[in-house]
Amino acid sequence: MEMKNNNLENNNEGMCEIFDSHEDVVSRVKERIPEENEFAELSEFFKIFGNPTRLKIISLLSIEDLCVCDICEALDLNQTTVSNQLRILRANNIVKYQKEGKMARYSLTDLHIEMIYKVGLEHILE
Amino acid sequence: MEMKNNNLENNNEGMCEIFDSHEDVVSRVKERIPEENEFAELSEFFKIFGNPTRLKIISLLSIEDLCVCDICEALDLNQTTVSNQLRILRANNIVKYQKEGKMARYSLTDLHIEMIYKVGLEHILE
DNA sequence: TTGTCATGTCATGATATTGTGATATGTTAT
DNA sequence: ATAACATATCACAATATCATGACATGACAA
Repeated sequence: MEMKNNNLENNNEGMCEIFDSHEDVVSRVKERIPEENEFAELSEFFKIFGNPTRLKIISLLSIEDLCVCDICEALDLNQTTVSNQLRILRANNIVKYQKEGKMARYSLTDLHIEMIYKVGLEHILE
Repeated sequence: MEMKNNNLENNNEGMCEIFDSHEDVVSRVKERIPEENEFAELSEFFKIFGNPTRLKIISLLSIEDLCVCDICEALDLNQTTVSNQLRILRANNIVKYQKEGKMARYSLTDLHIEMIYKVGLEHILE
């Protein structure tokens, strides 16, 4: 089956000697990581950045606030696609909007979003 | 290709008056966003952060370098799962590793990774 | 009211991703 | 060589995600 950690005590001298003993390392790092549900929430958040259409929208909105029709035009995408992605972005607290007559003017929620986008871009460009 | 803004010219006075005319806004932002292939690459990169298992691994490695078996144990995951996710993380330049005997010691590629992880965590916790 | 425009929601088929069992590779000790 | 161990790869079923067509809503003008 899989490796049962209870018998690690017998043979840990032979394993990963570059580190401390397994139990030490494992228990040390385990108590320093976030809770299960925070990882779930965080992965949902990052998932949003994992789609080129949404990234393009984020990129546009990092330049200036825009209404839906301008986003469609700038990206050459149909309205349904943009509207759906905006709904996802809204639901995940990545963009906010302001109704102005029949228009909706979208903008990024806060600077975290722009920061993450820009650090990511920097990373892939180096 | 060049947008069908031809019929926008007729009626743009009624639209988005809060902004400049549509053509102006659209052409202005269009020339300031990255190329198509960069969005593709960037979304692939961010996709990696969109999975709780991979985030947990990133979280662990932001504390200290670890071998595969310690990651399995700390996260209570089977070895195949961890190994698969490490392969994806490697392929996307998010972790690197060093073979030491039969062990593989993994670490984060650079500070961008830690930065993105931490800004994201900050964002969801506020 | 009727029509038109800007936007939002729902349903769906195509495609991608996930975790995992089975299996393979490579290392070290005996 | 054989065994035990650490890690990697392959294949696949379950699940999730994507773009889009069809339809709904809500604003404004005639």
